Amino acid sequence: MRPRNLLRYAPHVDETEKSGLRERKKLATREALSAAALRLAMERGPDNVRVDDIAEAAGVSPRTYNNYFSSREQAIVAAVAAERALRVGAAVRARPDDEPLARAVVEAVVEQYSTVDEPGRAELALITSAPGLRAAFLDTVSAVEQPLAAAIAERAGRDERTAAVLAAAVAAAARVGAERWLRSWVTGNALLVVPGGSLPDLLREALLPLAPALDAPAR
Amino acid sequence: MRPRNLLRYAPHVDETEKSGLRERKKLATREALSAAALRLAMERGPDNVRVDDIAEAAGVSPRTYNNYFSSREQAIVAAVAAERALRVGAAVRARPDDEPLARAVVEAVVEQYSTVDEPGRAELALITSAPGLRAAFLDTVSAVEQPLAAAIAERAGRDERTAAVLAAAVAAAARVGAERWLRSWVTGNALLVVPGGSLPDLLREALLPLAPALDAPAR
DNA sequence: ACACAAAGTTGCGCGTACGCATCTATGCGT
DNA sequence: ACGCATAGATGCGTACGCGCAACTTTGTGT
Repeated sequence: MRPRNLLRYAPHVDETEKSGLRERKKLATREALSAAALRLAMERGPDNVRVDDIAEAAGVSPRTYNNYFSSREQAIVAAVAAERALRVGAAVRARPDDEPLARAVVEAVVEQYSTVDEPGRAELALITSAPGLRAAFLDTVSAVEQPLAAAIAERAGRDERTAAVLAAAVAAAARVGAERWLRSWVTGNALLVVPGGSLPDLLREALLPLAPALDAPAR
Repeated sequence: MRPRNLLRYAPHVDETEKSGLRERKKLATREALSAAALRLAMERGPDNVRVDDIAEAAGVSPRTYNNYFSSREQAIVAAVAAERALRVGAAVRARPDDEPLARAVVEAVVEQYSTVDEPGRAELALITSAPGLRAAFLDTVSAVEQPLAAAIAERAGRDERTAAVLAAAVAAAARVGAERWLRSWVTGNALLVVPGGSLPDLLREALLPLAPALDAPAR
């Protein structure tokens, strides 16, 4: 099945730190690949990029490319989305302990995407214009689920199973927020820049309805 | 991207009713395909079924097969999952108006999956044993999102945007429940039949944490 | 330092996904 | 009943995803 599903990049976010030569090379290869993918997509348009081109630009075999990314879209999006979603767990843990869960989660999620707008407008335009890339970006957002589940479970008062459900709900809501953000892009191509609102604002709005569930007393 | 994503079968559930010859043929072909896919998968095992075999068994060209299903897994799962998920909207509307939203939604969702266990144990075993099929089945569950969003929006006190978020959250939670159910199958292959609980029970449990959000007063 | 185990890379081959151009069946207006 | 507009079916060609089986590089114990 193609949509072949979920993103599973790296087991640990801080792979950079584990300074084995092996790990560093791996990371470098991944970055080279996604960077090449993004650059080529920008130059030629997303549909005129062959997998072989990306591999060649990164100096590896096409087969190796597939060991890192299971689709062209993933490779391209990875350069922009990176492991933002994976850092959410840490962000939640960094919030003050006495803060209500709902607020902690919302802020943690929003935090990850508050710098998305500025750096590369052109790249974003690219992603928003190609349906495949949009889908890939949304999958990226959904990747918050697992780290988030762990972080929520750590906070007192909720068993793991409840935490998993809440994390899934949050991920889904965040996806909806991101969807709306993307939608606002496509329609207003040249006229309105950000008709629907900024990504952080839309994320907040989407997460709001879940607050009662997050802050509900543990049973 | 592979997992290529969401299921978009038919725009309307009651296509059966719109008795144009065209529509009926279309539906028939779809069913012939998914039935053939399921049967062949049962006989030979999921990995020994080629797309060409399915197409031949259904009496259409391989290319036509791809006009209906974008992956082998989808075709196989469709026979079991069918449009269960799509009926959720109607199920919600069928609940008494004065019932709290949380209860209405939970019951509507559970209702759709309460007859899954008995009819074809063998088929379910098939689905549970093949990773690709499991993923496809879970995608099926996620298809509740859109019909559910519409149904929730219709109930008083919630704007469309909130409804969309809640529907997404419910779909995600249902997916988690289904995931747990599947997990319980794989581990206990011959010994325990349903170690983790029945699908309806697991769905209820997974949806429970969202109740506060669903029943929260409209803002 | 050395050799062995573990992890990563590469080429190959099969089956799949899907755009495009063409042909056929259906539905609808007259 | 007739013919045109259109949806659907089919074939073809290209690119992709990924399992498998070598081969190469990095990590580790002695």
